[in-house]
Amino acid sequence: MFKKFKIPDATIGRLSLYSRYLKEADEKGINTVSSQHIARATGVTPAQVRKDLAYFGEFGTRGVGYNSRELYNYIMKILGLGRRWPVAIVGAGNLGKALSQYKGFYERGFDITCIFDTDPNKIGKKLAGIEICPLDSLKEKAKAFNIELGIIAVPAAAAQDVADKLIEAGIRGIINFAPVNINTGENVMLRRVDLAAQLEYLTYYLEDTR
Amino acid sequence: MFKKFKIPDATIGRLSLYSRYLKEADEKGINTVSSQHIARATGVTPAQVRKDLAYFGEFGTRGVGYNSRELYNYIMKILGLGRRWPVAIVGAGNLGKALSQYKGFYERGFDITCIFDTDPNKIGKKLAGIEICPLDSLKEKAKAFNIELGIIAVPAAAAQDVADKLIEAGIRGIINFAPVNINTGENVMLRRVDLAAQLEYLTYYLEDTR
DNA sequence: TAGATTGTTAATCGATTAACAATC
DNA sequence: TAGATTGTTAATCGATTAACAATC
Repeated sequence: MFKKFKIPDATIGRLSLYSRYLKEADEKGINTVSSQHIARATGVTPAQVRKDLAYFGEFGTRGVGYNSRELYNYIMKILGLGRRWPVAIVGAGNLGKALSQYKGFYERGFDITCIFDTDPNKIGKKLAGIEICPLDSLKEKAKAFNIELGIIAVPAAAAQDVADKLIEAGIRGIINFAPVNINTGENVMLRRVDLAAQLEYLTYYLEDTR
Repeated sequence: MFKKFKIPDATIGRLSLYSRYLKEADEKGINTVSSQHIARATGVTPAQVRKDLAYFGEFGTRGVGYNSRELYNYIMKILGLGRRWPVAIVGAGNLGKALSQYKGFYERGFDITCIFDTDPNKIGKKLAGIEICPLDSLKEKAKAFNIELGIIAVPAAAAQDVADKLIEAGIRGIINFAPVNINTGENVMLRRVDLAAQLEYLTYYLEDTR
């Protein structure tokens, strides 16, 4: 599984940023851009841009550059964004609520389709127009809506259990917002996002450097 | 500025995770842990754990291991978390709202002290008990509350402008949630967090690998 | 002392950058 | 053709891992 040849993790993140710039350029009527244009707009080197693209093919014209719209479409396809993806969020607390309402997901092709929780006080209520469902119904809903992506937005102590249930329900990609390492098997893609740790990168450097 | 010697970026993120495990271990009454324990709990190799710690000093006892509470305290100090940090959020939309209520920040020593927006309909209202203030009052409030950290939670188009205002107000560390590259000077630490891109790491791998 | 685990060095691995031939 | 920019290779840089001496 995951047979795509090995490319640097960071390349994916940069492709995402390139694509956003290309969309903007296209909308502004800029048809052709060079690796240098992309690089300046996204804060990387031109060599990096070309190298990132080279993993996937030849998209430009020597001496000329890249067609903005075409390259945008290529990158979206590479990222798997040639279609929309239904997503399940587990945890209807502050973070789950926030993520379910976040427009940035929708804009990139992600539809928050289901929200799950175990708290009887929350079940049945709605978030961003989506009903909060009992965690027990996860498998059933995942099948019904063809959900392959899950977001874990529960406390650290519950994260592994939720992950197990997501996998059991057939989810193949998980983002874990709980500040704890969780285990998924070989066949499930996992990423951890630690919001507090992001601030800690800053405080590490700011501590006594005044 | 930022004179601390160069360590891998990823080391900081791992230290954060180690510290959470150590806190838990200490609370469970586990006084001594080895690099192998830490490694297993956090999903890295024991060599990685020891190397990460070695950047900052010698915290263990050969043949024995590390004292959980002591190492926890050391790491918190290293990360700059020996004190609490006031934080400003700019943007009172869904994401800003979410982040202002997110308990994970408080638990790691961050206090969301001010929220700013330009929308007159939002100004004056409260989020998580904190009044939404006009962006114009940023400098004044930052001074009053000694705020050095800022979170950008506005649309991409407004992000650079907000960054400029944060810097002008004396903020020294910025997290940018807008999906766009922004420029800060030499003296400001910057990190970008792209929530949608996190899902794109998954879709890249899941695309047609069924 | 024997067993265990750290701290550190050297080897390996992987990602970024510089340089340049290919080619529009 | 001259100028520009890509795609790609080789060189550099940096991070991870393996191995082991130090030492409890």
